Order: sequence, then C-alpha cells, then structure tokens
Amino acid sequence: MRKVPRAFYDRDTIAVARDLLGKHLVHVSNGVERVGRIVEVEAYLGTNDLASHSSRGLTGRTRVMFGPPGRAYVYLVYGMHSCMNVVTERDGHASAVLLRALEPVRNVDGPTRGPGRLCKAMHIDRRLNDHDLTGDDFFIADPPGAERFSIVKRPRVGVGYAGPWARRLLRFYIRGNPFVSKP
DNA sequence: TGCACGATGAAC
DNA sequence: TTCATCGTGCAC
Repeated sequence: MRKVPRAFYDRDTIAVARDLLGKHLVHVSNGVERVGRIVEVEAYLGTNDLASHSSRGLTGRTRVMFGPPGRAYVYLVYGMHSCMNVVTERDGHASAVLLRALEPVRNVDGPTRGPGRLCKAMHIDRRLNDHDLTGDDFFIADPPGAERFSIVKRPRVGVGYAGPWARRLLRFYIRGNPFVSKP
C-alpha cells in the first residue's frame, strides 16, 4: 500500500481531484481498517469560487481549508451528515476536494454513494476535521495495480446558488462506475 | 442573542 | 416534494 505524500496535495486542485479517482481511502478505527476506492469527487477552487465555503472568508469552520495541504476538512451539513474534503494547494490558498462516492474495498458496510453516506460507511465524522492525511490511521493510497478508466466532467451538485461557478465542470467521476452518486 | 440556511438523504 | 436537525455566520 503506497501512501500518497503531502506533495500530492500541494498542487493544482483540479489536477488533485482527477488524480484522486481510483485511489484508496483508508481509515483505521477501533482496530478495523476500512478501505474504499474513490470514484467521484468535486473540486472547490478557493476564495473566488462562490460555491466554496472559503469564499466567505476565513472563519472558524473554514480555518482548515486555509491551512496546509494534505489535511482533512470534515464538516456537518444539514445538521446531520458529515462531508469529507482533502485540503489542496499551498498554505493560505483555501481550496479542497470533496469526496462524493466510494466503491467498497474492505470492511465497508452500507451505502457509499453520496458524501454523507460515504462518511457514515467509513466511520468519518467531525472528530477527524483537521486530521493529517499523511499519518497511519487516516490516509489515501495508490491502489495495488494500475487501472484504466475515463473521467466524466459534470457541474457540481447542490451549488445552484453560486452563479457562474455553479456551471463550471468541477465534478469528476469514473465513467460507468456503478457507485457514482448521480451518473 | 436570534435567525436563516445549507457541498444531504430518506421518506412519502 | 417534503422534512429531519443543528452548526455556522452574520445581522441586530
């Protein structure tokens, strides 16, 4: 299992988003290692992106987005669902990639399509906010073998309020994968 | 101190 | 289409 280094996250957010497809998300809790293959993501491009939480500026919640790359930004939506992002680009840039769907690989129970269900199945909640993704209990790794797939680009989900940014093709998923939330 | 509103999901 | 449910951000 080859863990991706911090330098992977310290790059253009769209490049990171596309390169996350096919990688394995690993979370070890209570002695159980849960693994899912990332099949759908969305890029949030910083303070100019009106769909991004960071467009509202540096606040208590968005603090992690403004921090260094390679950490998890986990927040609660609608008072009940956790969503997980990986923070990208240099310290202070405030961009991230939302993980929207996984394909179960190991010890994953329940549905994994959709950001809230993904977190529930992987036992991810806000306690993991700001958690470093280069550690040994919560990280992203290259899958064992090389895989070929094509990538579909679509507008992001649930950001219709974001004006022109709502139409940008910043949602990426693996073509034909049955675990994608909204093909 | 109050209030409007979600990067959702499940039920109806 | 409706609603559950509450942290966050910003207005008073």
